[in-house]
Amino acid sequence: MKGIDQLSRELPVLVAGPTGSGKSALAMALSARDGRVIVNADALQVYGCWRVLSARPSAAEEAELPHALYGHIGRDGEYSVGAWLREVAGLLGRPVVIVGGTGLYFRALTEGLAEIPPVGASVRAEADALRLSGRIDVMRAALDAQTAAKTDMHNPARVQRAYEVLRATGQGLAAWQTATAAPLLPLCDVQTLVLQPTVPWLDARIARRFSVMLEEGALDEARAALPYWQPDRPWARAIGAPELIAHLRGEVSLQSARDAAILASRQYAKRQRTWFRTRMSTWTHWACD
RNA sequence: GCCCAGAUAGCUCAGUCGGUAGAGCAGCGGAUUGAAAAUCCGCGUGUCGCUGGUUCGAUUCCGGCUCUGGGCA
Repeated sequence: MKGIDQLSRELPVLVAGPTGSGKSALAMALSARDGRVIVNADALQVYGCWRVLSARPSAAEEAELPHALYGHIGRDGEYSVGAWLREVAGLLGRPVVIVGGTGLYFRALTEGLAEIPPVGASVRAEADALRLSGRIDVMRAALDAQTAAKTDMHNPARVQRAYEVLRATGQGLAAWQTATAAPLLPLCDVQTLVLQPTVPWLDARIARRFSVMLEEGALDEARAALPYWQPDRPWARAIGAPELIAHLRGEVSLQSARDAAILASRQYAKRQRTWFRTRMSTWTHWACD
């Protein structure tokens, strides 16, 4: 693997890259070189039901080198950045290469995450009901001034989170965040890397990759998920999943499901690029195609 | 060959009772401290098919031409 010699042999290595950039091949090379555990930093690859569709390492790859936090969460599992961070904390005794595409996870790891008690099911249900009935203004109005000032009030997801924290803990989200503790892996103690393929190269790769996913059984995974399908569940947000489900229900052709999934992947890659460019500007960036 | 309907942003289309035009999608930029492959915000100059005519002024009205659908022969 090109350039691998420039990467630290001692420090934990963090590899970020957009979907389809080939970051897991790099992680495997580092694992083979230094005996590192490959730790997943991708929000969807934690779910067991989408090995093919989420582009998780194959069973053979997982058997060949030590992998962690891949496919270990079931459909009913509750997962979050916080859950991920706690799992990572338990893995840092060994040499690691942490690889993924979820900017928020890397941010929590290297900059810290506020320790906020979990929001219970009843508060979540109440907030869901408010959001789904279009009464986000009720949640907005309930926020403390400090939190309201730093919350994107147009964004239902943000407003709901802030509302839930206040309701569940009696303390505003902003106050919790102000008390954020030191990060698990500050940037000065790690080797960082962002893979940066050109847009045309990545677009072509994404398109080709989805066809390969179909050949490798993505449709079977969707068929298996069909009886449990709930579009609002985190595992159901896998790009391509709603599209393939719609096809299995006879609503769209496979061709248009495929086109829609590829488009959604490209749009996701673009969002990742924005995060990596603006939030990881001090990381080492590699052009890689 | 004739008749009808189209021809406007990358795509699908709206609109201008004549004063050089705007939506959705795509695209681009941005935000993002527990559902993040989520969620949200911002960005619209394009020979208004070509060519004559009328007019102070035409993408808009009239003629011709070209192309694309559909119909009749």
